[in-house]
Amino acid sequence: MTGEQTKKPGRKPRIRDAEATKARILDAAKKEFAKNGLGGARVDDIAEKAKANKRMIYHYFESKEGLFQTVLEDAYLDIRSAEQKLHLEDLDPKVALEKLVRFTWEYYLKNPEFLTLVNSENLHRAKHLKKSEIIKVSSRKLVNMVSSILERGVTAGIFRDGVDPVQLNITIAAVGYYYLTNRFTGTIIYERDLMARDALEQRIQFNIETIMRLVTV
Amino acid sequence: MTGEQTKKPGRKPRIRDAEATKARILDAAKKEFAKNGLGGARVDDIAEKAKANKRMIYHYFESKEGLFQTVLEDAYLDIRSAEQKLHLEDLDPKVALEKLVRFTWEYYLKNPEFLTLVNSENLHRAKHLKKSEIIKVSSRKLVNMVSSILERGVTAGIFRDGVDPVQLNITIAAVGYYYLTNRFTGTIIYERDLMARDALEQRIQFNIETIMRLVTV
DNA sequence: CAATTAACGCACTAACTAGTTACTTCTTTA
DNA sequence: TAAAGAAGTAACTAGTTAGTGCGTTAATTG
Repeated sequence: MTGEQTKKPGRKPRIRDAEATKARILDAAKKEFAKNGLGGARVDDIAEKAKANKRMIYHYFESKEGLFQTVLEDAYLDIRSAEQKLHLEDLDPKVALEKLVRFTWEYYLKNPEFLTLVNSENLHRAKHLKKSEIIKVSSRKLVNMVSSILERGVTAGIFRDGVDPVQLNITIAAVGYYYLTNRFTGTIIYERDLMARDALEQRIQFNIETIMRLVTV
Repeated sequence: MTGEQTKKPGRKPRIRDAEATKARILDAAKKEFAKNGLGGARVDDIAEKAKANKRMIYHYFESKEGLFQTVLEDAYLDIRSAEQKLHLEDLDPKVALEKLVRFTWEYYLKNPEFLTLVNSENLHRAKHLKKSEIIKVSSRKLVNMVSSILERGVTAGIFRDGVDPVQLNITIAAVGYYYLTNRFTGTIIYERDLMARDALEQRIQFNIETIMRLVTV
């Protein structure tokens, strides 16, 4: 009987595509890690969702943690690259700052996995991000961008002097991040549907107000 | 041989104390859940750290999730009770608000488990907190407190009108919470030790400035 | 087209994990 | 002080889980 049925019948001849498989795994992993955290995520589930064999995960990413690290790096690179595409350096300082606040909010809103991935990484004391050099480089660009907006605003006489760009950056992230990452407990604590259409609209307006008042003379 | 050695020798006669055992379990669980999240926490580890038998956990708390729920409730009740003890209603509105901002910051700083527990609960879409009625009641008091500070400030002509107390509350939490819960990734992203003594001092000052500018006329 | 390489898949394992069974030991109270 | 009840323990189970060994099949290249 050996060698008789080389091609098992009734199974489609698989098309081989390493890049596509890798991409499917990464996509499934992102969702699974975001939903359950690093510890709660199941490698078998990721493989199934990716329509890939579990063996492939270990082939491409070495380990569950290796996979997590790649997912996390990709997530950071994505937001950093989207920020760069805003071209804030070409805009009026006030307009640029408001645009950044709005962008940050909308990015978190559209990519809630980013929030949970970052939370998960902090639970693990950033051990995966520590290894990544490219993340530092791209983050530096963001701080420089905010720094330059602030400087131009000061020169134009509309922003006050002495605002630390890093603190400002952190605060821009904070006012959106906290609201959205804690939307489930928040909805209970504040007895208000934080994700309702008008609640979201009210929040982004409030955040813009917060940041503008912070930097204005 | 039966009944011959009723008391096994060489073992201390255990002192029985249900409340103390329960408390030790809760304390160990809080640390374990905070460190590893609900999914990553190990019931065996909690039992060991609590110097209790695992069976006791199931005796007192029914399940791992039951234990988590109690830990979480206790954590919320603790911060809400500490807030009430500030007696902000007796203070000048500006002083009261600054005191609340400072308190919130210091509470997070001294109780980092609170942050991870809340993060973990949000990963699970607040399914445990949902069941708790007492949390809603105590949260309402906090919102009312901030609400009353705002009102008194408006009457005194020092705060502007129309600031939503819930949004303000969220923002007070946000500016501290985000910084501290993301201190590990933050230290990498911003290439600065966010937990250094002067960095912490700088941050709380920045946060006070942010909140004050937000409410001031 | 043969040989090599790379993608893919099956079935397994060793360690772990939440929860339980069946018991012993201490404390309280009628 | 006997009996009941509550606190505490050890050993176990049934199901998971990350990770692998090894064989198969498709694509590539000399």
